[in-house]
Amino acid sequence: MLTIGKLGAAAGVKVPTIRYYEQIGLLPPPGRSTGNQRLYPRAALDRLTFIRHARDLGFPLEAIRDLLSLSDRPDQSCAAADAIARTQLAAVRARIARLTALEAELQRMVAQCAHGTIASCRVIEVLGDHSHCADDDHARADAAA
Amino acid sequence: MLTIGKLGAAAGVKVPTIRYYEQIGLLPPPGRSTGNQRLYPRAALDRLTFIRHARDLGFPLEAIRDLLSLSDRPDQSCAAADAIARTQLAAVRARIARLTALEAELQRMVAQCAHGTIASCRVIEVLGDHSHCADDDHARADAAA
DNA sequence: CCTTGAACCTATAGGTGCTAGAGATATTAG
DNA sequence: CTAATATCTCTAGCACCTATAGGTTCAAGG
Repeated sequence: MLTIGKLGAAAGVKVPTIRYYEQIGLLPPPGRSTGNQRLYPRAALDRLTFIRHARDLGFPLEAIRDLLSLSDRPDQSCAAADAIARTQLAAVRARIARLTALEAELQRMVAQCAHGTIASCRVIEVLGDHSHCADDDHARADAAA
Repeated sequence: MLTIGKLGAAAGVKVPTIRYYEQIGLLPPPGRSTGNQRLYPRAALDRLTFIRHARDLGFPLEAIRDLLSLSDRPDQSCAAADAIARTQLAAVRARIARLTALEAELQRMVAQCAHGTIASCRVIEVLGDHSHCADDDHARADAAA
């Protein structure tokens, strides 16, 4: 049995985060010691490691919830899990594309800075002028989680 | 003079967002009509456009606050504005690098999916196993805003 | 056995950057 | 004048935690 601190250290997740996951139902409430402290079985480490890894890959908690419920029923088709992963892959690619465009514009901004005064500052100027933007509407800066 | 709706439409910013910016001090409180509705001068459009563009570029509101205060004092060196832009550029590049690594791992996950059952699903399996990860510690999935 | 200090407990509030809703008032078009 | 639209304030909610306060329990050393 693991205390919450050991579990967190083993999985690389902070203690309050574990309690948060329990609160939102991502982790089942574990048993308690006589002194009311959480005691986790080994299996909890697997589950938490799974969650942490998926978070590292950028999966939102709702997707992780789905993946966990899938993995609890191992006889079914993995098509759903595959779809979730593909959705995430598409989201990541969209974010990369958006960020690459931002990178180009930022680079242009700093390249043009002549280190003069604010009155002639390209950085300030470019920010006040949308005319260089490829796509003006929509597409807020990488709003996705 | 512009109503809040016209201002928002002109700058591409939603009305509640404008009120939010006023609330947090990014926009000065404008004058009011006799019926207590906000009335903005032309200059407010420039300022809001500046904010919106900077947000599109991924600048956090705090950085925008700094940039605005810089542009309010046009006699000073633009070194500070340049530094903010450079910091932002570095952050964007770091995020791109991180996301590109995620993309590779996700791609590997879905490529290996044999469309069988959950029991043999690579997606589920990979998520439960950190051994494929290049860098296990720290580096949460692109936590930056 | 007792003390000290770390780790644990609950509960609440804060952070970012908005967005949505309720319920009331103002303006504008027909 | 009326009806539709836009505005007002206020509050709460979203994701995903993180931090703080004030208290209890546990493990080790003397």
